[in-house]
Amino acid sequence: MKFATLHDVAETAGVSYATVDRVVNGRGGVAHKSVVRVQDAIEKLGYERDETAANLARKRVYRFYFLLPDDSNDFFHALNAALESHQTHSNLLRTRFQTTRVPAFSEAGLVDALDGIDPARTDCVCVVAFDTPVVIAAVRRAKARGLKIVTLVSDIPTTERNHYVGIDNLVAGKTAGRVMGLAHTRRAGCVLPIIGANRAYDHTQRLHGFRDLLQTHFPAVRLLDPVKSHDEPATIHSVLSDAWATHPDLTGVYNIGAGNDGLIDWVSGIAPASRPVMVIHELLPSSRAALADGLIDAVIDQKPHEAIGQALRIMRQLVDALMVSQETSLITPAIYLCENLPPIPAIPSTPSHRIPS
Amino acid sequence: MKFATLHDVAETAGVSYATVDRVVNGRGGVAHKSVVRVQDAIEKLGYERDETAANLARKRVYRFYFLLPDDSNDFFHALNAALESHQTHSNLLRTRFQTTRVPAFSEAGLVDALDGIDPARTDCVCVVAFDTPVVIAAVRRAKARGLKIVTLVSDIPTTERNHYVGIDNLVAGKTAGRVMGLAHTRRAGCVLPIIGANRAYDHTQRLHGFRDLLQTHFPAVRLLDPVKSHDEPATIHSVLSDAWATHPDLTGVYNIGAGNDGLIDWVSGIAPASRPVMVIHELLPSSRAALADGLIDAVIDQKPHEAIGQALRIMRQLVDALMVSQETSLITPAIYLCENLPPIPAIPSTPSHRIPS
DNA sequence: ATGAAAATGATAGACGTCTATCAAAAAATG
DNA sequence: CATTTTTTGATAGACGTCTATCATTTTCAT
Repeated sequence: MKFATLHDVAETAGVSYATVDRVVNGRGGVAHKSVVRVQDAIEKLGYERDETAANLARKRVYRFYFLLPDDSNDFFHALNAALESHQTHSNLLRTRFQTTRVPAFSEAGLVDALDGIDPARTDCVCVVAFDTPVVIAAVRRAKARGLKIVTLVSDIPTTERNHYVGIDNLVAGKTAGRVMGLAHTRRAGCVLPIIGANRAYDHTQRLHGFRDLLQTHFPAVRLLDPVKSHDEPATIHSVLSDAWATHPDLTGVYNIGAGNDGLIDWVSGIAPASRPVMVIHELLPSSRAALADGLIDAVIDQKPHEAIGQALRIMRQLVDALMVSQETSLITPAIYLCENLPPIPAIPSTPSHRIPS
Repeated sequence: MKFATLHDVAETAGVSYATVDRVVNGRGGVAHKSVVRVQDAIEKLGYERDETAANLARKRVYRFYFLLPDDSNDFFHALNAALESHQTHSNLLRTRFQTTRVPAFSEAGLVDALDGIDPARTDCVCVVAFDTPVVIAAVRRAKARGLKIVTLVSDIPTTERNHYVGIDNLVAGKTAGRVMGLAHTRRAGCVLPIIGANRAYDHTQRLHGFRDLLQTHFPAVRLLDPVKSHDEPATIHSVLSDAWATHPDLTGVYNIGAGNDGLIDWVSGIAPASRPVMVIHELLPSSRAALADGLIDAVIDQKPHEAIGQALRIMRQLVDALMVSQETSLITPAIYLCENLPPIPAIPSTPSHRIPS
């Protein structure tokens, strides 16, 4: 009924604890036959190292650095909230966090912050990078200083980071396309994609996926040229008004980027019976409410909370120098309709140490 | 740069370690002022108990008992596989598993197994129960013996168990209805629900949700009377053939229960251009393949892997006698279309203890 | 066989917490 | 004030592992 310990292993292997230790921790200088005997004993007893005791003895501390965009938009806010939720909720043992929030999309801010990370006080960095030469160079410098790099949500070339956690935007676009297509089962239609800006690589990826899917599987759906919104609610609103005026047969709208408040605002002024099918990204308070109110049909979500959880797992593995299986941990985008909304996470007021009365 | 320990707390509180211990472990017999000083010190230092060291010292072992249906159908197989995946993959520290597989839907087997669980060697039981008086009575007996009970996937009345982990089948049905409805945007249709058997409470729940949603939001869709399949592929196949013959205008099929192989088999013989929209439950090898092949449109999944993970979390909390926030951990059903399939979990051959060369 | 090198054993102190015991001090009681 | 009661302090041994040191034994080449 007890678990085998290293002492048990030593005993059944007929060697000393010291030898067992040398074997399991790869310290070398052990005769082959001893190695075999130890391994056999481990096998026989079904021994499993108690990682917590090991970490305790090792005094291992995970020093994580999160470099996130500030709360300037709802999605980044959700990302920050997800991190905080993990920090307070999950058992992050022996883990030190340092978090810096840089202005969203500020190249200079990101680069400065990256350059300021001291490898003597940090093991692993999780960063929402974006794919520009300047940022990539800064990441490379950080990696050269010995820091492990995990990119989150937005990726940079494979060689420059250790791991990527996030969705594949081509897949996300295809998923949106499939949902839109489903809503056009056996009927023709006319669909408008709205894109944030051309320069945003992830947006073009999504657009490609969306287009590709509809053209392949739903040829009866006519795709309008994508219009740019600069992720501005006001722009989106006017873009939609224009499109609605010029295309009275509009049956679908896909907003690839942010600025959904403008979209929601516009929909709420349209007769529900004739409004186009609305597909957008990111489950956030306003989009959630719109979904519940029937103003929107589907939300494609990149599950920020899960992403942070994955990132933490990967970061621990990187610090432990365990082989990390794949180079990317792709998050599968979730499809939310109004019926399968996840519960709103409760705000916990629980201190992590319980003090009984 | 270090974490505060209880010794640090003692020092800054100006009391002995023993007093701190008495406070944080609620041993009583401490003057009020001392309690306050300790709490202040904890606050000031941001002390957090190192749970792993505590568990080490406490020799705490979680003894979990899983009572699952055997692999007689694909879903139960997935459930068993999910458990095994968690056992090998996640860090289940100081956790002892005992797993018994009973023939699916065997009341007697389930009751016998429940009655055979020894509270002296088990802390918490996770069981796929079903809602019949005999089973409920057995669960009650187990609970009376001091065992904590977590029901999985299928629930029984609230008072009889400590916690339920799984989906809300009404929500699942509504989700399916919403997907079906989306595929009937602005067009009429005729939809056939297939139910396993009337006695299965979860199936009737799903049916209600499905019906309710379509009737409320998609009145143009005509709902046929549900037909029974007894979860038999062959029956489903013939049921579909019949329906297709009598209702040439059939535009949708919703299979509430199991037996999807028969359904897939049938669809593959129908012209893709005119086949009804197919919505089914559970992402399993065959349904996944069918989704990828375009034979099926949507799968509503109850995420067995996540459910097991949740169950483990809850079970640990129950044993720790921590307050468990809610009495149920509802899993939100996932919607899978062919584009957003999650990666197939890799089969790991990794031993949990690494032995460096 | 001799000395050097390689392999092994024995052991002790840490890591942060729990549990238990005994003695000492402080407070409350009459 | 003496006596009980309550509250504190000091400390030691565990939990399973890591790390380090030193002494001993075995093996190997010469």
